[in-house]
Amino acid sequence: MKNNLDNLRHTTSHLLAAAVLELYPYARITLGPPIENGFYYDIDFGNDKISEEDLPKIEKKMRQLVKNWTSVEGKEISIDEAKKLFKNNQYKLELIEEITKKGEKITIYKSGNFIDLCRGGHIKNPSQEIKHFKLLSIAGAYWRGNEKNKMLTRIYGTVFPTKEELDKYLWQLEEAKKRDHKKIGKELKLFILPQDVGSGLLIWSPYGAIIRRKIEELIINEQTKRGYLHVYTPHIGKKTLWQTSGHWDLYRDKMYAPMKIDEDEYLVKPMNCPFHMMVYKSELRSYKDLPLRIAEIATVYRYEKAGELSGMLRVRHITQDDSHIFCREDQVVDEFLGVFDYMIYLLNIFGLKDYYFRLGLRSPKEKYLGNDEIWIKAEKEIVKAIEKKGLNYIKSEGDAAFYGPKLDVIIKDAIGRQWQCGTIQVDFMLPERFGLEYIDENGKIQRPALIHRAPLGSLERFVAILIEHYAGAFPLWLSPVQIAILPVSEKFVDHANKLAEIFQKNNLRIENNFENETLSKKIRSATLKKIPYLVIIGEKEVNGLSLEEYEKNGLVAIRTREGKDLGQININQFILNLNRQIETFS
RNA sequence: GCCUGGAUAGUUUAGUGGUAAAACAAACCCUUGGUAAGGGUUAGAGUGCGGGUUCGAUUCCCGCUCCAGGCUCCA
Repeated sequence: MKNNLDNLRHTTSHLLAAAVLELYPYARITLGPPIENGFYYDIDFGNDKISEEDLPKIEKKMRQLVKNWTSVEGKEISIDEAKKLFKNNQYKLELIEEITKKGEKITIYKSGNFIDLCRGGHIKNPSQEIKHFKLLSIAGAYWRGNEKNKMLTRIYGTVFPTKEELDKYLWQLEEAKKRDHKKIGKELKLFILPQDVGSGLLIWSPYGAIIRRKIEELIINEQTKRGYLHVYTPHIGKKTLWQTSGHWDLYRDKMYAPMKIDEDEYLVKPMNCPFHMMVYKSELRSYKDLPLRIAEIATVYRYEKAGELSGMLRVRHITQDDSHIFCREDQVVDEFLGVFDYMIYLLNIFGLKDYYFRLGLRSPKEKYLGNDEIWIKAEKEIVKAIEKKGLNYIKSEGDAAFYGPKLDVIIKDAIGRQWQCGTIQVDFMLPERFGLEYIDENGKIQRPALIHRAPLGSLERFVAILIEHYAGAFPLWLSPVQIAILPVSEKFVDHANKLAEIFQKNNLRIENNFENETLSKKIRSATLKKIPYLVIIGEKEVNGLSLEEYEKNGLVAIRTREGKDLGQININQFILNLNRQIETFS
């Protein structure tokens, strides 16, 4: 089934290329594969500029051409024939060279008057099958994805067997845009990215800051239960720290330029590791101290490429839920699994389901640091743990860091883009570079192993994912405002104020809406702000009670942001219910 | 960084080579209303920044800044 869809998309990409060649005879077509939600074709238009305004024209040509595409015929040809056929297209010639080198056969596929170098995988009768397609967007793409190569024009499109499926997909795209964290972030006043501050630098607005603080509290509480020790470290430090760690040599182009202070060069910290190494080194460590788990919610600064910045998902300051676990080699596996369990625990709290793990394994060819036995055991135990929980994962051979295996969590955003969030990395290198030691039970000096881990990754990215995941309707414990108090008329303002006082005494976050507006309007406004509970107070609730009497035994009428009328309930009972809900993160 | 597109009141948008229009939000007034928009009044931008063309530019041109999507899916 999936193959049929891929074939349909693949053939449609040929049709796109054919239409482009009709309209722009001098264009050079390159590659056009099917992809997850459609297809694309990369084309060199020479000096012609193509924009989205040209898409309808190309689409129209495609509809014309497809009428004569009654078949897709493939055949094998010789290298010489191929070179002759594509003599004007240096990209195809390059591909022919590559195919020849690999010793594979060269095949071409023909429909109507269009012939393309192609490995195959097509539908039988395009004129019948290609009906419901749409060109979606234009983008730049480097030839072979390498920025040293020429920038080609990529045209994205999609195609489905039926109109219903196409319409549904386009509708989903529209729906996804409504969940965009940039849009919701602005509407709900969660964060800002002021131009005056600088590219990729965001400010958490008061409401966004509440969400972040609640997550930070969760992290600190949970980590404390799990034996982590929390520290605070500076935002800048001597450059030599990162020279020692090796980061300077590898990632200096991602670091903010050094600044000279007195006689030394300092960096804005791009990672916390060296500071936590200092904590370890500040005392003589015994095997009894291990594992030592040093943790910090800390912001690091990285100079990401300007074109890659994207709202809150990719910024230039990253607040990590970071920790470095120093342990004996024989504790590595248990510690790794402990972190893994904690990571799953957190993801479950947020109800995230659409994620998978990417396990970076060693490739047999490369050389790695550390003890082989530990490596292999760690890899095996992790796979066992993931499979036991029935979670999705991919093994990615050769993707291990040279200093140890790693496990990343990949989560999708509203429009299906994948983002790396949490990570666990085993490291046999830094302890050596920083000369970390401990005294074992025999009084001998030993080197500890190290695990770097950030279960959520960065709070900026994670909260962006959450905004899209909840579409702004955060669960009660995270909601910036938990209760909107809506008096039916100004006559009930005193009682509404009393209510506000009661809720605040109980640590509930409220908004007291005394606007001179109708109740309906206030309900609408609170609902749009995605406030979980709307508390309505009027004659029926006040019922002639004095403020004191009302506090003791009053009623409130509750409506949810989903529009459900929950009727009247005693104030104290309501607070009890809310607290129960908050405790269970629901 | 590179490709394409974009930047107009707090927000979302309209618009024109002759010094900007609307909705929502805001403030005030009337209304005192029971589960998704009651009515009215007022204020609010000189059109991202810099330069050029022009009698005149928000509109055309150039540069810059910032934003969005893309630059991994292999003939």
